[in-house]
Amino acid sequence: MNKKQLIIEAAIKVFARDGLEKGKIADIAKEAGIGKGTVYEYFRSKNDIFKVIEESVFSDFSIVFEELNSSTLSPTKKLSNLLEQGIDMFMEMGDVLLIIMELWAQAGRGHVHGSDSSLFVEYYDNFRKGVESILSDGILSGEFRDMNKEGVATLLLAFMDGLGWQFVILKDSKKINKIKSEAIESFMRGISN
Amino acid sequence: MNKKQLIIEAAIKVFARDGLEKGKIADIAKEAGIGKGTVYEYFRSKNDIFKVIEESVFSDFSIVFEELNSSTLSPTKKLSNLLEQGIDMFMEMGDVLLIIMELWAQAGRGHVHGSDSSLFVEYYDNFRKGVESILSDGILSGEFRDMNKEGVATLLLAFMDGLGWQFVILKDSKKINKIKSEAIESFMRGISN
DNA sequence: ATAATATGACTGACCGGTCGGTCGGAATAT
DNA sequence: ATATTCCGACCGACCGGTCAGTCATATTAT
Repeated sequence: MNKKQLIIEAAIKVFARDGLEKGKIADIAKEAGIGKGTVYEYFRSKNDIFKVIEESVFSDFSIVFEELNSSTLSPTKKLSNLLEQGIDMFMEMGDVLLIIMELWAQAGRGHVHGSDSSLFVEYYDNFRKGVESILSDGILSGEFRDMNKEGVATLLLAFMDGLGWQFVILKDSKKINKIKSEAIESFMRGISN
Repeated sequence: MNKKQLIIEAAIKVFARDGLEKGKIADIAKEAGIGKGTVYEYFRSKNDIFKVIEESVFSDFSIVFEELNSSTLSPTKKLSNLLEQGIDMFMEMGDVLLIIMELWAQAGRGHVHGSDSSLFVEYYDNFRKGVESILSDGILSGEFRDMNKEGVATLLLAFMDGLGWQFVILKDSKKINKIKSEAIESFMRGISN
C-alpha cells in the first residue's frame, strides 16, 4: 500500500480534528501506524504536508469542474449541476472543510507555506473564468439576463463556499439537502431572463 | 485610556497578521506598548483574548442587525440593506476576517476555547431567525415568492460569508463594489415574486 | 506608607525536525 | 544451497528553539 497516501489520510484526520498548528506530526505517525521518522521519509516538513493536501482538494474540484464544463449541456443545466455537485462535494468533504478554511486564512494572510502566491488564488481565478464563460453562453442563448458576469461568477463561488462554511456549523444533512435545493432554485431565478 | 481595549486592538492586529496560534503574546504586548506581564493583568489566558475578540465582532453585527430589523422599512428594503451593510462591514473588517475564519474553524471542530458550545452557532441561529421573520413578512405582503424560509435565510448568511471570504483573497475594493451590487441584485431577484 | 499596577526574566512543557542505528530482504559470491 | 554483503525503509530518542504563563521586583498612585 502506498505509504505516502496513508500518511496524507492520517494527516487529514489529525489536522481536521486538532487544527493545522495543534495537529502533531507524532499523532499523524501514530494514526498511520508508523514511526515519526518515517513521515519525514515522505515529506520534507509539516508545511509540505499542508501543500499536498491543498493540491489534492483542488484537483478533485478541477476534475469535476472540467468534466462538467466540457459537456454538451445547456448553460442553465451546466450551472445548476455545478452548484449541485459543488455543494455535494463540500458536504462529502466533511471535516476536510475545516482544513481548507485554515489554509484559506493562511492564503489571505499572504504567506502560505513559505511561498507568497497561493493555490487558492490561482484555482479560484480559474473557476471564475470558467463560470464566466458559461454565463456568456447563456446570455447569448437568451437563457440568462444580461449581467455583470464577473460579479455573478464571484457570487456563485461565494454561494458555494458560504454554504460549505454553514455546513461546518450546521452538520445536519437532512436540513442541508433542503437548503441545497432552495439555494439552487434561488440562484438560477436570480440570473434567469 | 482603557488598557483592556488597547490590548484587544493590538491582539487583533497581531492575530490577523500571524494567525491565532503563531501570534505571540509578547508581540501583542509590544504592539500595545506595554510589558508582557501586563497583558495577564487584563486577561487570564490567550484563549480568553480569543473569546473577547469573538464577542466584540458579533456584538457589532448584532447592533447593526437589530437596528435594521426593528426599523419600519419594507421587507425588500430591509433585506437589501442588510446585505449591503453586512457586506460593507465585512469589507471594513479587512484582516479581522482572517481571525473570524480561524475562530470559525475552531467552532466547527467543536472545542472552542475549552467550552463546547460556540458563540458562532448561537449568533447564527439568531441571525437566521431574524432573517426568516423578514422573509415571512415579505411573503405575506406579496413582495417575495413563497419559499423554504429556513433555506433562504441560511442562503443569505452563506452568501454574505462567502463574499467575505472571497474578499479575503481578492483584496480589490473597486472590483468588490461592482460585485456587491450585482450580488445583491441577483439575490433579490432570486426571491422576489 | 502601602496599595495597586506594571514589568520582563525565568521556567517548563511542547514539538518540529534530525540522525545514528536496526532489521528484513534482495543481490551476489562461494 | 547457503553464506555474505548490501541496501534503504523504518524507527524513536534526542536536540534546540519557542512561547504561554508565573512571580519577584519595581514603579506609580493614593
